[in-house]
Amino acid sequence: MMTTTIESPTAASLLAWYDRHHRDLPWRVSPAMATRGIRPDPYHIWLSEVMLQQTTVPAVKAYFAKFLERWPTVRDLAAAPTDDVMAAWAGLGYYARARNLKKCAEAVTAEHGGRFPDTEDGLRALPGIGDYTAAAVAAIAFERQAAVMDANVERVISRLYAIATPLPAAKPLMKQKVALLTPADRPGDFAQAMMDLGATICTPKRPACSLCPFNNACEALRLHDPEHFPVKAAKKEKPVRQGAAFVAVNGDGEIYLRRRIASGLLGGMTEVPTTGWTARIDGETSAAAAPFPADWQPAGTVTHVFTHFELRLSIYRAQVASSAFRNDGWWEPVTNLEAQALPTVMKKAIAQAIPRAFTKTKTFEKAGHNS
DNA sequence: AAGGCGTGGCA
DNA sequence: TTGCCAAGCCT
Repeated sequence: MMTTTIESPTAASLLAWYDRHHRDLPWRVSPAMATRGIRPDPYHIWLSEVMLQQTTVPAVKAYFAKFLERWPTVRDLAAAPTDDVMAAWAGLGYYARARNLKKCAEAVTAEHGGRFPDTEDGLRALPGIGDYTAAAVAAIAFERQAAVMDANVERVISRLYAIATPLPAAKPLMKQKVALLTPADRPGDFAQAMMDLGATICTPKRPACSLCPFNNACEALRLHDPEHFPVKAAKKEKPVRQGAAFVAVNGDGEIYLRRRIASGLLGGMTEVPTTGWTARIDGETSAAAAPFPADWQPAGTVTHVFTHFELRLSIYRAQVASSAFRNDGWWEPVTNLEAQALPTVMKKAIAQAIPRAFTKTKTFEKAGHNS
């Protein structure tokens, strides 16, 4: 009878793969450089890790470069106005990260003399640093033998051991497996290797198992069904909410903007006046809900998908006298919108009402119908 | 402890 | 087209 042997996965086999196939990323020190004693800058590692939370590498690269150019050290970031940090973060999403980034930089500067703690526990105590980021920074920046587990690692581990328990219930077991596999030597490279493997080989769909350094040790592959793992709990349906957004332009070419409250959705970011966003189909989407009286004209709709709901915004536009109104916001030159902390949904709304508003950045193609 | 919290790319 | 997914954290 034919037998299939499963070997034990080893850190050595993964590290050998990583030495040949690692990704070159701006915040990274390559294995070859590390051999020559070059160490990564903890500030760079931390900044990249926070940006990479639930965010893809291509999306992060430009922001990482921009932040480093503007704030070369953690002290510089700590001294920056929060509004500047929020504006620089605009478009990257999950804006609580930017608020915590600033708080963390302040804490590192004020309480740690401008140096990041070099232990997992010390890092974990800082704002915006959870289990994953604490382990990642400890391992990558400080060569601590920390078990690093993100969604990539979860996928690799769940396949390696064919773990049938759904996420997130399976996390503790997976973390145990990662800890057992993590070596004392090169724990940072091991962590990055696991994530690179998940990103380039052990992908969600159509994994390239023939190229995988674990293909002689993978239980899911032996079962001929790697895509079956990880098993995840069923997701909920996304509700639809709707509301209206009001784009007012005055005779000086300025647009009326407001600051959102510091917490919650798009907290602390800039917006054009909007109604509340409710699940109701009728109401609150007409010009009657405008923030101030003006000749509000329908300017189409914008659809934007958030993590937990889909938003359909009716856009209204009005041309008003110069600085005709002001109470809770301010008039900003349309030519200066790029410098504002406008989340993508607000850029979409403004672009729908003023098609030329964002000439320097991407266009938002999905303009809604008029009415 | 389950849900709130953005965005863009991809098949 | 539509759903899935991404180096999670906070409350």
